[in-house]
Amino acid sequence: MTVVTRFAPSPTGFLHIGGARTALFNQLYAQRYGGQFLLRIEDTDPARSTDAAKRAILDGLRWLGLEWDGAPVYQSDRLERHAAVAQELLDAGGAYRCYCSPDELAAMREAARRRGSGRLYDGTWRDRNPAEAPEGVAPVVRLRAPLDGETVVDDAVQGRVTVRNDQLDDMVLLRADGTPTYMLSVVVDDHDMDITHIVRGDDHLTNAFRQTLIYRAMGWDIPAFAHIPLIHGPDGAKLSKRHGALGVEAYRDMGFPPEAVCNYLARLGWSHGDDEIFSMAQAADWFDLKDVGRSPARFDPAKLTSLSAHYIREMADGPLADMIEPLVAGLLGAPLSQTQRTRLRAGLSGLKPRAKTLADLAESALFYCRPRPLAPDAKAAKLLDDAGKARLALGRAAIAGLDDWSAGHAEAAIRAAAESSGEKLGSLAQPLRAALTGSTVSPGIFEVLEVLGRAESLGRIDDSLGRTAG
RNA sequence: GACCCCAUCGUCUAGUCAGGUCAGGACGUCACCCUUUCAAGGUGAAAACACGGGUUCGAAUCCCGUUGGGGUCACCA
Repeated sequence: MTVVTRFAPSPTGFLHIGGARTALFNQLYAQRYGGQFLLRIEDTDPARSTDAAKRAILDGLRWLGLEWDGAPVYQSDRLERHAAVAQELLDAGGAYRCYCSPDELAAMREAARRRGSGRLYDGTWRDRNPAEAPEGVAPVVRLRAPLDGETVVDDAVQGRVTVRNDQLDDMVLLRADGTPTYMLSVVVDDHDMDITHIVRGDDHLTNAFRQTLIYRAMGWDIPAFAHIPLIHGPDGAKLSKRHGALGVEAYRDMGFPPEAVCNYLARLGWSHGDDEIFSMAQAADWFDLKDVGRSPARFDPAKLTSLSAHYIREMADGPLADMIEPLVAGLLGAPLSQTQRTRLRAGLSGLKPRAKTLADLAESALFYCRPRPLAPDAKAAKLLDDAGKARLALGRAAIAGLDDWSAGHAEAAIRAAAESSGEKLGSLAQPLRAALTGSTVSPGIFEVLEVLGRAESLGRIDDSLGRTAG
């Protein structure tokens, strides 16, 4: 049997971080078993299902590299099919029409709740003669669910979960306006799409029982279920807006590389021994449902950040430079010149180990691209007092005549100057740093010197010294 | 409230299914080393089997209970 999994989000305006993990697990499982990973957009609620909301889902998935097989299925295209299945059920006696008013239903729920019963609908129209139907009331179609016995879901993650059928009521399949409910649509679509494994959040676990009943009523094969624990916020409750960013695009905008997000998400609730850092290709070789935990995991931005820093360090300079150039240009307010681009690229190796996110990296690279004269920040300005300028002049004298403008030679020259003047290396290096970068924090100052080049370096030093001539 | 699920360092987790090394790793925290700043890197430290009963020579691991946390209870998805 070929494995077919699916991700079936409803459009909410963004790809939820938890949804992204669900999608990832589905894809990983399909890849592991050489199967297919399909995408279905559950857009039957017109209020939510704007084009922008649908696009946000696709964009989020693509950004993470979660490519699906085939064209996405839009549930809204399949309404007639859903209604037809309801009609089949009606014809076969597996479903019936119910004419209860909203008020009656509310009263039933109230009564059920007082009784402590799980069955919210009391079955009023289950066996009632349709001839007694009130005039002018459009009925809903309900499933004729079993009254006794129990329903079992053999879940690949949760294990065997059993519920008494008296906890399940006759759910609505078709609304009064003839549109299908979620419960019906999901089952029909999953069946028609030949889904073999339904991997989704465990907030759907109770739905699995109701859906099982529909599969049975239609005589369809029941797919394997795997209900993965939800991602919780730091306070232990289901991740929601009050916990901060929910959409993956927010993490993209904060500058987290997609590799880091995937790696982090893969490790939330799933593990392969002590492996922490791995590619999704590697994960696809390892992934199995039996290694998914049953307890919910809390979202930890600190760990995501450390993964982000790791992947940035590992990235090759070329692609990285291309990635952050637009960010730097944005901060600068102008496109980069060839010189700026070259410096950016050359400076990356020293910048990379200092960045947590791509946004950090772009910001830290800014000083390489800023035009003279630099405006030093407060701490840097303090380093450039008269005493600092004197030491800066000392440093300038040591390197100005260098034939070979490389980090190694600059370092040798400055060290020698420090020694002969009785200064510590740091007291020469810090004013130099302030002059060259406008900051007290930067990559190794000799490397900065080399990346900036002779003319720019000397120019920046002279700006700080207050000289006009280079 | 009813039904269902869950429980190892602050967090993610290995170990649980087939009971038996000082309960391992990672993130975070702290210390030290490296060092021209800040990072990165290296070394080390503190840090957990929720509780109570069983079963057993032996329990993080199996069973029961308690407590705690979570999810679901629509003509939303």
